[in-house]
Amino acid sequence: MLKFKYGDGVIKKDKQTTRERILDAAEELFAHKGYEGVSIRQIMAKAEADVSLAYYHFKSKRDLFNEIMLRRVEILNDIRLKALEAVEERHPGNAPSVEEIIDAFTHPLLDLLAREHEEWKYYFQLIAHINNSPDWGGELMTRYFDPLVRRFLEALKKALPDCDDADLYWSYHFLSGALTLTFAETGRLDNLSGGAAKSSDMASVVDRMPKFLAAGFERLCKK
Amino acid sequence: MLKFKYGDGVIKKDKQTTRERILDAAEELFAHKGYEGVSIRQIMAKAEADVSLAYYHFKSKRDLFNEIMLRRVEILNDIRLKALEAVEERHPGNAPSVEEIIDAFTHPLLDLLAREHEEWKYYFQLIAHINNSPDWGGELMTRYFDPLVRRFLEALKKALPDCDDADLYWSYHFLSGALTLTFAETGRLDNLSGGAAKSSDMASVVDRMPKFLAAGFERLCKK
DNA sequence: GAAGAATTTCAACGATCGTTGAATAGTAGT
DNA sequence: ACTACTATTCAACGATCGTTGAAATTCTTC
Repeated sequence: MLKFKYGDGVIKKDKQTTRERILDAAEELFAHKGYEGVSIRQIMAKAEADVSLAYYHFKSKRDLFNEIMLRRVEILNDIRLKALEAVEERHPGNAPSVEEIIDAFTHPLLDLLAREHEEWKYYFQLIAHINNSPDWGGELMTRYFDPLVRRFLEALKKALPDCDDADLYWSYHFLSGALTLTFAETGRLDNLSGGAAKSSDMASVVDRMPKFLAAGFERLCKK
Repeated sequence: MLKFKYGDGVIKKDKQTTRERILDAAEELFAHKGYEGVSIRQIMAKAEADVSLAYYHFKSKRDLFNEIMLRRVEILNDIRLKALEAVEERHPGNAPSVEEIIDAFTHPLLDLLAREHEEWKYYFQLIAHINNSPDWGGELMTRYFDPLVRRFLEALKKALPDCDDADLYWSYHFLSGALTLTFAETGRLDNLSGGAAKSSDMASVVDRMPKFLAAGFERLCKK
């Protein structure tokens, strides 16, 4: 029998620490099959390490998952907050345009995904997965991302001072859905468009998304 | 030991067929925990039926899942197609507005979800789940929904004759993400808005969504 | 009410699950 | 060489997994 019969691919042992190999392997597998769809044994086979090492480096399967989420979330919050502050400093006194604010919200993510695709692809797919799960999506997304989202909503409120709260929050909801489906990279768009648009072509969506969404915000908030 | 220790709720045996009770129980559980997160034993406990009956009425777990998808998809395709045809007949000769077309795409779903919430809630959550899954989302969504989507894209192409294909397909992609997150009813919007907007309030989103999305289509397709 | 088909019950299979404890190997400072 | 700590290996636990075959029951039709 094969020593590692579970994974198709394998995380190279090269320079990485065992802990990192486990995180990488688990991140990729969770992104593809979901939390319950992947076993510790599959993860450790892909990471080329013994099963019990998962429980040595992390306390449990659930803790391993949380650690995957935590590993990258601060980087994302940092670059997005800095992008927003840069936009605001560019317009001292008055509010930036809606499109500029949304661009600060989406551009850092899509750009990161474009430039370091292999590194971030699975993490974004995981977020997309969670964002659309009614159950444990709630707590996770709230804790990790809501503070930043509130910061952006304040900026948008200044740019759209006459906007009803309900209109604003629903607009953000639409934004959130569009953004997460985009970096889920499901390939459905490729199939549907017959090649006219590619899910993985972040460079081609990075400008389109804020343009599209800003128009929505502005029309919905128009008195 | 309890006879049915798995499910929290239970599908009443009343008037329904065993087959229907299994489908209902499985639909709800799959929507909450995902395909791999639910066992046949949990499903049959909730349906108050013996485990082996799942394999009598359906060949396998996978087949049960496919049957859940098939059970309601024709109804959805029917009402959406009829809504589009009604809009087109209202504008003989020339094309309907972008907002009217999008409304025909989204309104039937949101209205159905509003009026028969308990009946459709879990099915829509399941679709949201699948739409954001890179793996087996692809084939399923393509087979069941793409023909109708292509029909809508043709209508939109007529309403936006100067639109680049790439712009049109990306716009639809944003629409798809916004729509599926909306009927996922994750509750995240409620939490974020502090009550100003409610995920489950379909009546309040049914007009906002086409308005928001039509603005996006039009600005992105503007020459 | 007998015959035949459809449905339900019961018991079990091999495989895999998350998790653990104890033994072994590797590394650093003294 | 000895110690202390970290990292890894090996073997196993009880529970649950998807699935099945055969017997028992209920339903339908004459």
